[in-house]
Amino acid sequence: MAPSSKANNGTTPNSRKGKIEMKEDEQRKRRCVTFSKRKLGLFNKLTELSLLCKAELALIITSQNGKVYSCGYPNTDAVLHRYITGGPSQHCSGTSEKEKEKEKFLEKQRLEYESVQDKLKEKQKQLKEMKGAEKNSSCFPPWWNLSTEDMGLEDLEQFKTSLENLKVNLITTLQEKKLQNLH
Amino acid sequence: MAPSSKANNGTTPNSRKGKIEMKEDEQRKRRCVTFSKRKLGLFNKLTELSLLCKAELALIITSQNGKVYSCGYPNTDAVLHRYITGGPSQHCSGTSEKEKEKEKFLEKQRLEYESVQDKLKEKQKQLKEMKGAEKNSSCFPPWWNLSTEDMGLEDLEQFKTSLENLKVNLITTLQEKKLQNLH
DNA sequence: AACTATTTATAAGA
DNA sequence: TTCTTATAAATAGTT
Repeated sequence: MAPSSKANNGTTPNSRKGKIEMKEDEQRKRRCVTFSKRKLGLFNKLTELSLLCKAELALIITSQNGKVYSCGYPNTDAVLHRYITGGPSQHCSGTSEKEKEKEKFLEKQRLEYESVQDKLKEKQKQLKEMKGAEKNSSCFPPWWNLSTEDMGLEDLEQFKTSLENLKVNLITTLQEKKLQNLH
Repeated sequence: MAPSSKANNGTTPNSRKGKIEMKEDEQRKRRCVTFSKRKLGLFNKLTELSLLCKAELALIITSQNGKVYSCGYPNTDAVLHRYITGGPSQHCSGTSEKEKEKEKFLEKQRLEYESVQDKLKEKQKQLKEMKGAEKNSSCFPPWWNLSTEDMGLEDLEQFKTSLENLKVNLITTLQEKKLQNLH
């Protein structure tokens, strides 16, 4: 009698189908999100590896929907060309002016990256040592000498954080350049 | 006068150089290890992504030493060919009998992977619920009903672990097949 | 897009 | 090289 009864009559068989469809639909959607997230993570990892180890690489990836993405250093096509023609020895390089610009930029980024890495490690080491020293001198409680050593420690923490950000920014910058070249 | 004085005279300038060389050497070595580890991690991630999202992909990596590694699903060369000829729509497929065998195997793995994923999620959900229920019924302390529900919980934990192992094994199997095709 | 709980990857050392 | 382990990063689920 209530309006809901009519609705129920109509929806009980349909709602099952609807639920199943919705479930599949949600799964598909979730899968797309997963793909995007992981693809980004993968690109970042590739970028970092190429900077860190001077590795040359090319990745082509096609989504389930047939969209093609690519990521390559120093130059996707050059790496592919070398792979296809089977020459494992020579260094990859692009042919156009634009590509050579990109490679120069890349090399600059690599140097900066290595420099940041080194500084970061150094600072982390310092931090560790300071924290260790703090523990050992526990007869003088940590809050006793706030004005000197702990300031230094805070500074280090902050510097470390800013270095980490810089490192991430380097990767992100490259990534953005890459994303502009999407297919 | 002591023997060390002679040694010191000889080594003070050399030890610096030696230390620097050693440091660089160690860094190079460490870089190689990093490359290997990360490459493996990357291959695993790619493999999982292709299974999880039905993505088709190809990765070429060249180490600093000029060694070339590749990883591709369902078929490295087919993916590359499609990329180069610019056809983004059609599904990749190999041409030889061997490649078709591989693709069949891959599809079987995908189905198994999805099945394991689903079971794993289900079990994790069950586990969570059981643990939650245990907390809520805290008026009857957990150690009170050890013989029934907790046994079930242990079973679930164990089953979950075995599923996780199975999942890893699936990836590893593919990875080994891949490593046999190394350049 | 941002957050967080959790899982996973990684570096360093054995 | 392989294993271990502490630490750092990535990810899924959620908002």
